[in-house]
Amino acid sequence: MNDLQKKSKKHYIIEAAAELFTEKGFKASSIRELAQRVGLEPSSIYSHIHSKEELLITICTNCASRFTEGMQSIKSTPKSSLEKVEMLIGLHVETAFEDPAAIAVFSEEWRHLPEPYLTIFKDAKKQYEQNFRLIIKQGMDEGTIREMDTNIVFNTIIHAVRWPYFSGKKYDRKKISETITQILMHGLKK
Amino acid sequence: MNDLQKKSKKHYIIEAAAELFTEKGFKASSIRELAQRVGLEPSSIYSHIHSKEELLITICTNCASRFTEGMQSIKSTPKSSLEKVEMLIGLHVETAFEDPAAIAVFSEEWRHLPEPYLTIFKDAKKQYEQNFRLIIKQGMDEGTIREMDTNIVFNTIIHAVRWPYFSGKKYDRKKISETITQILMHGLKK
DNA sequence: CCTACCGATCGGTAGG
DNA sequence: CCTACCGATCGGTAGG
Repeated sequence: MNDLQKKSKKHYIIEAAAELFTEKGFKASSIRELAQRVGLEPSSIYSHIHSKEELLITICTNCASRFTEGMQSIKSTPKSSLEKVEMLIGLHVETAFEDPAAIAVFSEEWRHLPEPYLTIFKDAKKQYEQNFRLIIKQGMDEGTIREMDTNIVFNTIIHAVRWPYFSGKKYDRKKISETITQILMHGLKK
Repeated sequence: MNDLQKKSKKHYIIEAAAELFTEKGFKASSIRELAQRVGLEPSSIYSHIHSKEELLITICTNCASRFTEGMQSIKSTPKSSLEKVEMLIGLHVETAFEDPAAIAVFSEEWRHLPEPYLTIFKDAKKQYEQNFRLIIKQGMDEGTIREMDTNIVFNTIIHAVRWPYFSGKKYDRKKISETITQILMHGLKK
């Protein structure tokens, strides 16, 4: 097997792991079951990965990058803060549709990351949240968002947007995105 | 030790379990650590409970009752559907404040319930969701809630409301409740 | 990539 | 409520 095949097989294992972790949670997922799903003996998995935790690290790190990059891009966009909030809502919903299983694991299993990845993850999360809250605050200062506690607003948005990765149906992606945006933007606007 | 003391000790163990499960997740929580937290040897826990799973069953069942009862009460209230939705939002936020750890476990660890409790739980959940969606639909029919996909609206609300059990700070309970309600109700109203 | 295997940890029990 | 212990399962390794 050449490097390309090896890489794609690893990728395949990571995808299967994301699905397994989504279904059962990280701790309740065994390498034995993962092996069975990808058609290998349990020990053979270790020809492709170093540890079960590496799978979680890979999944969480990849997803974190997407959000960090998305935030950077939105931050530097020449738009109003209100529009930026709308773009952030879109970022979460669209990303959830692109890779539902990975985003589910990233959202719900990150606390099982081993150190030092857990600390790095938490720092990135904190950074992201601060950026998000700042944009919300700016919207209030610009007079387009009603005056409310920034942290409460942030938490409400971030959770309202944390579910489309369950509902896999492709056909109503657009409708889901539009409706969530509609509810939240109407809820925030002055 | 008399029955009353035994009951309260069991209650104490359940509370400690709710906190442990909230922190680490059900699968990653060990009876050994729970025992340490309540000041017992691991095996002594079993003088008070039958199994680790029993703890999860108790926590989830208790919380489920609160929501089922809350729903029944709100359903039969002589108010508009819009007001009922507002009451449901309140039910979730207030309940989260009353018993944050239990509600966190109920919300995030129920999938680890053993059968037949898992099936019972899922059925109750389905029932609750149908009632919730019906009230939303009635609000649209009454012309007070904008026409949107009922299921998407439901999911957005239910997730927007699924976080106050983290933020333990008692002093801004009222503000959290009011702000979430404000955002969502503004988001739904025609 | 497989066979064979290991040490650690787990939930739980026996017996007092 | 404790001491002592057990079988099951886990992540992972050795060696080919």
